Amino acid sequence: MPTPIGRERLSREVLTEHQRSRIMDAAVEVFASRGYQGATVDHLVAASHIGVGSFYEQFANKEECFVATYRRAAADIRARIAAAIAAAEDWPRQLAAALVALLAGIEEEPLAARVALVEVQAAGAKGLAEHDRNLDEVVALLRRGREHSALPEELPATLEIATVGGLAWFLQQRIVAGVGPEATKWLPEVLEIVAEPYLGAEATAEVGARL
Amino acid sequence: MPTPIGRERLSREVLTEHQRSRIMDAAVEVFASRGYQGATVDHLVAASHIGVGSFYEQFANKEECFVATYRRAAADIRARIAAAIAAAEDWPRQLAAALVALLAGIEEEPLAARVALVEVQAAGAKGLAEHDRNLDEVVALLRRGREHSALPEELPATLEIATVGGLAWFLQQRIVAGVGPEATKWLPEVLEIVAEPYLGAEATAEVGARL
Amino acid sequence: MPTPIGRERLSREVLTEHQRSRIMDAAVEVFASRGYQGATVDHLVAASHIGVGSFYEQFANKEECFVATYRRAAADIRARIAAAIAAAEDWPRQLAAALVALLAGIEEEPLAARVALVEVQAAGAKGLAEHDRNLDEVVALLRRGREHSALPEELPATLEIATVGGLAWFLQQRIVAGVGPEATKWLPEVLEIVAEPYLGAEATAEVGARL
Amino acid sequence: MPTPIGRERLSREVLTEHQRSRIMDAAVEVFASRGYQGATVDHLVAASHIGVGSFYEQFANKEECFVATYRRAAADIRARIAAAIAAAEDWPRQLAAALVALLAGIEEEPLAARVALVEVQAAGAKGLAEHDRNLDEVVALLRRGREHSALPEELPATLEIATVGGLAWFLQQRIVAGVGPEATKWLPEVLEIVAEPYLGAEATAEVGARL
DNA sequence: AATGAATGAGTCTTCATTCAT
DNA sequence: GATGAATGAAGACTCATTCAT
Repeated sequence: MPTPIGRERLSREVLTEHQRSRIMDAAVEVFASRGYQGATVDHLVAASHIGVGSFYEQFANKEECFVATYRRAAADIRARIAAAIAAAEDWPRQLAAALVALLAGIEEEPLAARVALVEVQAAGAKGLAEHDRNLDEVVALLRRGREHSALPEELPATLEIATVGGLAWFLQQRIVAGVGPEATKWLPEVLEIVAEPYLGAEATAEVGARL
Repeated sequence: MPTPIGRERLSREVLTEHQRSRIMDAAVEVFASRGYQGATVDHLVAASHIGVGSFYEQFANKEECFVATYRRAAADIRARIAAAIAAAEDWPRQLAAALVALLAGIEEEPLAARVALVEVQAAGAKGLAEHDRNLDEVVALLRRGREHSALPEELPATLEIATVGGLAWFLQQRIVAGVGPEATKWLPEVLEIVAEPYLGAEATAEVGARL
Repeated sequence: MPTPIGRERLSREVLTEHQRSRIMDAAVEVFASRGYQGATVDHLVAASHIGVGSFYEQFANKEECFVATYRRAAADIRARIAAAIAAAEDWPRQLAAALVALLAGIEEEPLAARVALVEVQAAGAKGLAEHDRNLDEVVALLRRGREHSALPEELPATLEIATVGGLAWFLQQRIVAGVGPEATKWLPEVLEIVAEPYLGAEATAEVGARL
Repeated sequence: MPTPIGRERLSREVLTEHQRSRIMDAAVEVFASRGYQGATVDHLVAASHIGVGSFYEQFANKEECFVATYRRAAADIRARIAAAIAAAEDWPRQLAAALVALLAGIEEEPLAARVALVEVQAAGAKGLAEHDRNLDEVVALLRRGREHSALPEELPATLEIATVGGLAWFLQQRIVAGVGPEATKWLPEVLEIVAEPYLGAEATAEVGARL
């Protein structure tokens, strides 16, 4: 029996995690270009430059690989948004910064965006459930802005649900249309969808102009 | 051998159309219960009580069958909504009636609703494109109501996109949760999502109470 | 919907049964030459000159195919023995005739014999259970001969178990050694194993000489 | 670098032998619980708490590991029987003692018994050949008892083959049925199978009673 | 010397589609 | 015109074995 010393074990884990990450890097491309259903484990394996066995070492099957890849893409977007929010002062600016960060993320990582916003729809129950939880998180995030709104009491109770669903649909359509790489240009429309109900047309336009 | 005369040809076409319809009847159940990916041509054939060859006589492949089935389900909902609108006087009532018709349709045909609102997401590019066209139609329909709204100029330009996307997401979640058979109970929330931005909270509540 | 007429349906079933039989014909050779574990579905399919799908149409998997093949081989041997018994007068001659029929069966169908007596040992629980039931049947058959024995009360209670187990082992060894095609030459030894305990050495030798 | 001196080499070999033994300890459990086919090298490696490489250091492959494990289990039984025989006076008592030792061995090491008497059937040609050699040894052992029998000239020439085959089948069935841990209870039946042909019913009963 | 990560050939199985009857 | 038997390409997954560390 070998005596695994601390450093070796650590490096082992790091290597493993690194490989998992490399597979997901490839998976983003494969899932984005072929679609969840069109992608096969062999595609993933070939794109990752690993053996089939190594794939199954990291993921139980294609679905689990997708979910992990989706989760990482979603986490990346979440981190971008969180950073943007942290850097802004008041709620209107936070909202605008978050949306800018979202669109910039789509623009910089259009493939990951496709995985996180489009392919997840076709990727089976587990991915869908995770996605719904994420959108619910956005709903909660948005709802926290009500108190900063001009007329909170006039906002419909389901506003956030409509807003988030609408935003998701809007982004999905654009990404499917293949115009993800120019996502930052969508800012006016996105602001309109998300910010205008809270801030009104005027303030929204003003915020938009500042960016 | 005589060329088929009119009546025979007609009856042939009618029969054919009838069979196509029967297949779609079965397809609704199969796609709704097994999911688009889980459904096989054999499932469809068995549920339709026809031969495999006859299936391929009517549809080029599974996807085309799904699209046709989706299209019919969507047309049914569209017809229900159109009838409801035709029977109502002013726009607020038309809107409310349309939503009631939509929910009633989901309640009466929960399987078709699942096909039209949930499974379509996983059914490949063609179905998705068709679905987007249908939602765009709803966007247009809704937008026509702006002129009847109290404050048209204050509505965000993308309101309808947010509204339709949000409605679709809301319905999808409920149907996936399996509560489609009690869809009419969702009316208050649906009114809130769709009507409140146009009519305001008060008028919306009033309309809801009348139903 | 077609109206299957009697004759067509019959012919369909006959064809299906015929194909099942053809697969088993090939399976006997494949299992006998490669062993149960060494045989793959592809081997079976290739030897049967059918498509993979057709194989799975007839058998759920390799094991079920083996069990069916084993069952048919066992039934063939059983029929041979039954016919031999029916044609003989008294019990000693019935026993001798049965053993001759058994050995002749092995000689004529050495591959089937290998399946039924050797490969079944390695073919998983289902085949083994079926095999044990068959051997128990032989035990019962043999036990019925006690009343015709000269000294029934002196026979050990477990004689038949020892006899059948011993016979099975003897045959297995010979078949593995590849000398199945000259199985009828084993008659003296087999008579000794099976008949002598019942008839004694003298009568057994006499019966053997008559054959 | 000095050539390994005697003591080191010895200790090396001892260590190696010890490890081989540890692997076989684990292999008995793995093969018994999962069956020869169901057991994988990984199962063996995990149960042995060694690395895959070390396994292949000791055994060329799974089959060789099984054969070695089988051989050790068989040797253990052989040793038990030899010891029992050595301690008994005359042949009848030796026979009885040997059978008691056999059953006690099954009871004490039911897993090893399963490997040696059941799994070996499914473990490929090599194991089967080894097994047959062992059974032949038992045949020879038993045959040596003829001279001590009351009526050696009346015993069928193939008696031992029938006896050993029958005993093997009997034990196999019981072990498969999972009642190995109460093996000593089978003594009356086993005596009947093995001893009665030599000693007759009366003397067998007497020997059995003495135990 | 020991480890176990990596490999990829090999297997089973499904299912869309064709075509002879 | 309808049928469904037959096909086989394609995919998921396992596991014995190697070899760099």
